[in-house]
Amino acid sequence: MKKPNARERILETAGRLFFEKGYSGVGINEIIEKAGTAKASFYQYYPSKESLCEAWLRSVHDNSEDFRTELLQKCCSPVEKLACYFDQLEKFLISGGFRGCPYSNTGAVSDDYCSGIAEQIQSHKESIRGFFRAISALQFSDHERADETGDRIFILYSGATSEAQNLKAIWPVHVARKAAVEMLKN
Amino acid sequence: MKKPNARERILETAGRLFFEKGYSGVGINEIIEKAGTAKASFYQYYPSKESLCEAWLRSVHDNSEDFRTELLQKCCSPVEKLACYFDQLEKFLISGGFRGCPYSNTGAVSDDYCSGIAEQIQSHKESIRGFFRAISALQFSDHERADETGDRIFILYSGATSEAQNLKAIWPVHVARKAAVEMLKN
Amino acid sequence: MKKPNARERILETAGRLFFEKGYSGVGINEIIEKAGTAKASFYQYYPSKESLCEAWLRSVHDNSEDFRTELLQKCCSPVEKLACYFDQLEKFLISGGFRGCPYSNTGAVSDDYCSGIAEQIQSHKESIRGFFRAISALQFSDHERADETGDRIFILYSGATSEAQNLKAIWPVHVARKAAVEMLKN
Amino acid sequence: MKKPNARERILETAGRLFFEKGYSGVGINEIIEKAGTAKASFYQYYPSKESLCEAWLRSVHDNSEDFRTELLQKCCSPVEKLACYFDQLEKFLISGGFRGCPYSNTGAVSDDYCSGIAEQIQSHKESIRGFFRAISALQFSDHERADETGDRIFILYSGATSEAQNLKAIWPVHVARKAAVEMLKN
DNA sequence: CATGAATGAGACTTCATTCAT
DNA sequence: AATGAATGAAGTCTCATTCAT
Repeated sequence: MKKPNARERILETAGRLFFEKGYSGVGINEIIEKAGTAKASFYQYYPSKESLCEAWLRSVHDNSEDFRTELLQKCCSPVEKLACYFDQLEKFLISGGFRGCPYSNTGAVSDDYCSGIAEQIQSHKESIRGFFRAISALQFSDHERADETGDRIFILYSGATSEAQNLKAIWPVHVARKAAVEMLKN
Repeated sequence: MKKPNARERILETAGRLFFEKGYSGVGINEIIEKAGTAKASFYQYYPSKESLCEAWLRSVHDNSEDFRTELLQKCCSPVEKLACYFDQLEKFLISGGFRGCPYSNTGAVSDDYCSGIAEQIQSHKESIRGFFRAISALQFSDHERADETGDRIFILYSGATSEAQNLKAIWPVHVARKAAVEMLKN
Repeated sequence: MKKPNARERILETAGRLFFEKGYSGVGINEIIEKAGTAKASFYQYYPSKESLCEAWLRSVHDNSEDFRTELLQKCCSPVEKLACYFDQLEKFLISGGFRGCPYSNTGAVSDDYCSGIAEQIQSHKESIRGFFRAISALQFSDHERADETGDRIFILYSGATSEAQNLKAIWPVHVARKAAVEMLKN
Repeated sequence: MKKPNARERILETAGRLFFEKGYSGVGINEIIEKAGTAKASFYQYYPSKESLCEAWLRSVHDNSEDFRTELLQKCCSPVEKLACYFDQLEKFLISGGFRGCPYSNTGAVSDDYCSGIAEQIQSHKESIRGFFRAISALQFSDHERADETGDRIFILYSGATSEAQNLKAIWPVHVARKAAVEMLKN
């Protein structure tokens, strides 16, 4: 019984499982079973579980970045951009069962400082930080202030995501959204 | 080779390891080996790995709460209390190698909604949230405003902890601290 | 279903299998199945397959050395000792299906220079060499000659064992025996 | 990147690897990777790993036999022929890192009595044995004595090769050479 | 002639847990 | 109260081989 596109099916399945149960909570066996692949097919495409995780994080990052790039280019005010982002975050958290940030969750488990995973986490987070700074820069001409505000919003965003996960509640996002918008409006 | 307080030694050892490597990254074997206990002794005190984790989280919570209670009773201004808390957070993160919040990290791995672990995470987080609300209440007579500000600071605190872990950097704590203090000062 | 003496059963079973099929031809699964043990029981006693192999080689060496020690102390002439050793070798090879020397066979597969296996192979072989030198020393007062003759007999012994295995025939042992005895007699 | 003679490249690569790491220590994947071939190309030329091993042993045998045939025809005394052979053995073992005899090593792993590999091992060994008998026959007119001496030298040769491998030392070859020459000289 | 994709079986190892003493 | 021995299930990864193109 041969099935094509094993690679893609593996990545999709693993992505879903990693997100739902965390990197350490998912085994290769479960992945290949649910993807309908043979074990050796898995290792043909991904030399290790870790490398699969990296591929997953990369794809998550790409989607995330596309969304943010689009949002920045969208014809609307900085405040609207910010609000839109938090609204999207709310939708994401609710639809995903309050599982939080894939990057933070993965980092909580695989803390090998030198691994490609750790690198990806950092660069993704810096990318989000840059996004908030960019929005801020649209609002404030003072560079320092723009950066400071962007960083603050970044922290709010992160805390909201984390605590929505911990408390299985959406209010942290609402609180963060309101505070962030106020910061941007002055 | 005297071995007093096997129970305590297990808890201490497990706590250290859970914190350093995450709940899922530590095995029973490693715990009992480093604690110098027999396996059966372990299961005499803790019926399962999960229950040991709960005991650890409980002890972490108790220490944390003691510190916060003391801080609230301390003879100083609300702003000083807040600053002191963030300073303590900074010390903790740096000395612990930026391993973040034990509760959030554990929650990222064990997402069983019904388990005692999930309950503890939630109640711990609510306890911290209450602490920030309490500080806020010392500053603002308007209850709603006090709660709103407390919640915002709570989100900042959480985001700072999380991103310090992800980025292996202390700046998120500095940013959060400054923002929190401003919020409290108005 | 608990069974006692797992450790011993594992060693015996593995010894038999390693001897029959070679180190690389035997898997943990086969060993534990034929030993009637659980896999985890195996790893409780032997941290790795390699360590089990070392334990096996050690036991083989101990038996071998006991036999040689006895033989040296036995009240008979050097030539008789030598003949007796080759007769024993013949019996061993025939009863074992011409599987040759456990040490040489293992060395043909695991040639990690630094491993404990390699060390054991060398020390075992040196021990045999010492045995032949000791027999020689009983015959020749000239030390140099005794050593040289011992070494030659050692080489004959090794070649006989190896070629009996390769050719599935006993004549190499007969040839070696005759040559060795002549060397010793002068 | 031209890739001529895939078949030959596979054979060369496999030969090198089989020799260095033993038959069981080399996988198809490693072979085709280092040979720069596709997996299916491999199975086009060699229906199985075992058949590749046979091809390798055959080529080794051919080289070996060519050398011995030449040596027999060379214009020099039997003793010189013999010495030359042992000198060649010494060079081979040293340059090859004391990996011993490809045939004996393979036989230590694949003990399927009916396989083509076992047949090749036996015929190769008989061929070497015949070579030493032939040298002996040049020296001794008595057929029986010639055969007996040839067989003894064969055993010495085998033991020297084996123990040089086990002990990672060249002295067994020197000892065997000296003994063999003496035997031939009488 | 050559190949990339897929595979079932099995490799070695560790998991959290329970048993009899 | 404490322990060493045993366990089933699952972990990640590799094996030699075959298929469709």
